[in-house]
Amino acid sequence: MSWVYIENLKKYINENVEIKGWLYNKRSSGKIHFLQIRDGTGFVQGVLEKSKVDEEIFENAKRLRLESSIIVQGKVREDPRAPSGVEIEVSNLKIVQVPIEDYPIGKKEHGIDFLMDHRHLWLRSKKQFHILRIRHEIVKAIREFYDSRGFVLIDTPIFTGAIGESAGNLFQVNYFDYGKAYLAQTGQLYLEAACMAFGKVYNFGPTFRAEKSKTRRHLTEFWMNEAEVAYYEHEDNMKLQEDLVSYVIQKTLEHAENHLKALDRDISKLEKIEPPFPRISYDDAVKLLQRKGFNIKWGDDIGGDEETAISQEFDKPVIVFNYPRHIKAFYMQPDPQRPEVVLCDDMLAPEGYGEIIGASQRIHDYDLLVERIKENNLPLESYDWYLDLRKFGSVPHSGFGMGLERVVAWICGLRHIREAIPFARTLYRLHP
RNA sequence: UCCGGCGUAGCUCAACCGGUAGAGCGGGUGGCUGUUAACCACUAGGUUGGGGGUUCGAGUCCCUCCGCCGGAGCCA
Repeated sequence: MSWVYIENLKKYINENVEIKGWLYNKRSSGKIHFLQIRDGTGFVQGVLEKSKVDEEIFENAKRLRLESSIIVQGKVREDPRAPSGVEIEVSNLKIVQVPIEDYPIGKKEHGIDFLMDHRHLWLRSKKQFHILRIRHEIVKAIREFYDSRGFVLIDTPIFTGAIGESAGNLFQVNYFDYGKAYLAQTGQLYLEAACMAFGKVYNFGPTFRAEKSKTRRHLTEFWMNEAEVAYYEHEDNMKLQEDLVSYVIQKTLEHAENHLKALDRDISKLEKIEPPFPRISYDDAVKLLQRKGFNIKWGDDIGGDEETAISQEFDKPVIVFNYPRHIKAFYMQPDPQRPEVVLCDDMLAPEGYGEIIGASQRIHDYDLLVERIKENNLPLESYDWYLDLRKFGSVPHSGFGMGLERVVAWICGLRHIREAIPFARTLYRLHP
């Protein structure tokens, strides 16, 4: 009898198969047991009838507790009463292990603190199954997008010296006798180096921010995809972002629609996501917010509530571009027509999910970059190799970073980003 | 770091103006051949987060500490 995964059961109608999995719930009456089985690929009900199996097997099923690991054998049967359309007529049941304690996660609702404390077990539940499968498809789509366009994957380091946008929110670690190292909060500067070697490059990996943020949009460790392209200017950059996000949505719909439906996600809202995306300048965004009653003036940064208000005007992600120079990072290229603004953009996801991409064209002129570093009171010597890039064949180039968990939360329709990553690291949570 | 909220059975929550602690789920026992968070009956289960105070009396009011949640700032 062959071992079959639940996701493939429909190919084995009326055949005898073996399923290796776990019991996630059980309902029974005196002469029939309904075993709810999962195996990591899906969920199926096994029906065990007293009149059709050995007495011993039926009695063994009574001993099963939630999350018992079991191997069942039986015939695959189409049944309109089953949510997935098939169930297993169990003929044999092997118990691998009966849990030695009661399974802590019950069928009724739990509080978030309890669930996060049991994240290692919570992963087994249905909602998490669907979310993390969707995350997997999103990651695949991101990689496919770049690979199909001739980008080269350049993995940027996680241990770095003190280089990045600002030092205040870096995690420090001891690095042998060299002193302190810092966990990367961006790989951008390294990608800028790499794009001068490979033209089109991207990275994808964990990023660390020691910001004491306590919101539904923040993690201290999150996955970020960054891209950097030599000879790309602001407009090319925005186009690339639209194409990426649209591709990811379309591929996720293609490969994970069943999981999205299982989460009750409104698919129609995702189906609309295709280029071009609405674009609004920072200037117009401020005017829009003023009309909506926000107390904001030109030069102020756009906060979380304001972002939500802007994104509510559109049913696609909206690109807000050309922010004032003084509220953005030192390396951003000034607008040649208006030096008080820089050639940058943020992409805000719809439905209040906030910023998913931060992007800019980078300064390629050596003297201008030195001036900006000094202006921001940053140590010139830390940027020695970064400045080198402007000495040798410097060209205009642009790039961006996309936060994976925010994209996952948006696509899945999650209220909080912590469920968009297998083991979330937040301000007060390092365990499990 | 700041502002707000919460902490009662293993879990999710009740408990009026301060008056002697209650339900569902889960556990145990029994019943039930189509259940979909199955159902029905019985049953066990509590130092009300820790410490201090007010009071004849505190889950309830006050102080303090701890833990977590939400938001702000900052960002993806």
